[in-house]
Amino acid sequence: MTNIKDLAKMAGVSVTTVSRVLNNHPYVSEEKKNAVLEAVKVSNYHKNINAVHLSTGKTLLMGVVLPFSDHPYFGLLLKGIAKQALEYNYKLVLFQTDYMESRELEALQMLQQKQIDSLIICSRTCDLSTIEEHLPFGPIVLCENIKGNEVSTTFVNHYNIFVEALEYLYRKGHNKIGYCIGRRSGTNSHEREMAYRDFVKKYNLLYKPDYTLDECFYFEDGDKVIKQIQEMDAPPTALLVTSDQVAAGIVTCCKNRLISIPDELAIIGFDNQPIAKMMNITTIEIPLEDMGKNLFLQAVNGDLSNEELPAKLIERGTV
Amino acid sequence: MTNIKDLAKMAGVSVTTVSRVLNNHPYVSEEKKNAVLEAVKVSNYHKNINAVHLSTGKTLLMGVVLPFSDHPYFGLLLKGIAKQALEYNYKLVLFQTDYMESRELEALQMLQQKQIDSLIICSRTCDLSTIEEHLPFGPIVLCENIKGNEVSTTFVNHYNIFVEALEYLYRKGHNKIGYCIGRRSGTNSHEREMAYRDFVKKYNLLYKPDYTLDECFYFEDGDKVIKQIQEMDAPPTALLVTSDQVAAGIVTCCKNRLISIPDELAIIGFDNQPIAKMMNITTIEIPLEDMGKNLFLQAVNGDLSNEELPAKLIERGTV
DNA sequence: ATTTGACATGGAACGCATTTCATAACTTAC
DNA sequence: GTAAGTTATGAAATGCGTTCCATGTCAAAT
Repeated sequence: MTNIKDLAKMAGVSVTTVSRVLNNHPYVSEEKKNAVLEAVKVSNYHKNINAVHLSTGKTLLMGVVLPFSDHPYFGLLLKGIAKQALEYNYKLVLFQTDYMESRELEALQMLQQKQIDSLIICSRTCDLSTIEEHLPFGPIVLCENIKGNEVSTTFVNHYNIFVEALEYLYRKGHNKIGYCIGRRSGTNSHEREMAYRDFVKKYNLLYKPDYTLDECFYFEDGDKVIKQIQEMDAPPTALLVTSDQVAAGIVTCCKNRLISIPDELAIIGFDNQPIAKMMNITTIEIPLEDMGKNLFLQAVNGDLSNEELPAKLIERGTV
Repeated sequence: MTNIKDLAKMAGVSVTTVSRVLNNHPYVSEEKKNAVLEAVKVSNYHKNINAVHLSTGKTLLMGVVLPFSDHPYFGLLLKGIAKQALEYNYKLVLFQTDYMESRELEALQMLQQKQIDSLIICSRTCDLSTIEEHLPFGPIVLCENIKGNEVSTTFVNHYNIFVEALEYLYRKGHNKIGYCIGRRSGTNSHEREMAYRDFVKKYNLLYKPDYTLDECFYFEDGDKVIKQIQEMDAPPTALLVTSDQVAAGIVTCCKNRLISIPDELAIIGFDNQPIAKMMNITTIEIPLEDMGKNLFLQAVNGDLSNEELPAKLIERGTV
């Protein structure tokens, strides 16, 4: 393999000059520049990027930690990140964790070892303190409502949104409202639980633990949800479903079972994904792509900020 | 930042010995080993992985080229790849191309520059010759039916599967059969077109160009398909839909419009994704995860092979 | 005529871990 | 008792590009 030294020899210049040509630095005569470019061509030279990385201490790689890459929520987030990455000439290294802490640690370790310049954590299992420990090694940004002065974050206010959605359902006459989430742990789920409890207290409703349905991630989990609520003595008349995918699954399942929506069961989805529009599902729009973009920008720039993006209710036919 | 030289000084040994300890090489006395480990601990040392990369010429990074990361087809493929990657301690660098050749070239260039050890191309736009040009720089594997002696491939035989599905529909009484694909170019689409043309010829049917519906990728494209076939003079009575997502969208759309399935329109999906099971859609099972695994193995090992995996028809309620 | 700044070029240090080679002590084998 | 192998250790070379610093030329400014 040709290296920069060989090029220098071939072109009859110093390695410094070669480097200058290769990186478009000024102060190189046309003559020598051409000689170098000619040498590059005839030798089919390509930089050993690892040497560049070692030398510069940067890799133009950004890590992205997410539990599932085949989920539309993260798919959209990733899309936003990827768009910005393209513009900044960054590449993404994906860490699909399945919510396993060990995988998250791998990502943090790569940051420590300088294999990635910065890290976006879309959803985490590990402690916040673990993340903070790794901050000296490079920017880490999170996608959750934390306003510390340590880590950068981009998020929507799930507490407020949840309250808004619950109030909306209440105004529509519902007082038995359930909600579906992914996993129980995680900042978002806690926010939602708080919102739900506060809502229940405010209107003096009965708090029913089984109105909280967890492990709802995919379209096909809709089936499970319907089964579960049908087994209840007093099933909810409305569901807040924190993913349009699952909401779509629920709606489909209801159609199959001839459960009338919204009369027998009202549904509010989350994200405003294409499927929600197509199936005319009332949903909370979450600007996932924008969030992705913002996360990326925070990560490249490395400046500390906590940014809240707006979400809004989109009224359609399932409430 | 501490480096290996500092460690050596701290532990009172040579850098070689430090390296040996760090990489679990034999021939180091317990005593010195402990001294080194102690030094690692007190200095919170972490390898500069870029130096390792430069030195070893390997990065334990594998590139994965795919058009969309938010599509279940590629999601499942990626899942299989990721599983194996984990086992082999490889990380994945994702190249989401949106079918843009320039993005594919970026991936090839990273291979050339040694930033990735090998490359899996799940779907491509660029010429085969372009890929072959880059083979000297590292293993490249493809996910399409090519049996050259240059590039490794893992694939299903889309020609055979398509014929099988068409024959199945024919036996069920259909002779006006349409099919939905993603893009028109690409090896898979060509295979399918060949199969379709051969089928039409075999049974002396009329070849109708508008029975081929392209640009069908997502659930929401189902709407478009139904609109298109309803505008035809003699709409097909059966559709082969090369993605369960789209098939699910079509089925949903038909339910909304009270088009009876399979009586008025029969549907065969592809992939056998969870959504197909849930919606009881007849489909062709494609072992996407296994394909992903296989692709990874071919890429790490770098040995040349062309492997066909089996697909099979799963009879459900949409035919 | 002299100082100053722009332009051009190269030597050498730097980033850091791996690995080959050389050396030496100590066993085991015949 | 000597050859052969095992264990232990370190110096130095290797992988390769970037960049600081020094040096030199030439034109413009004073």
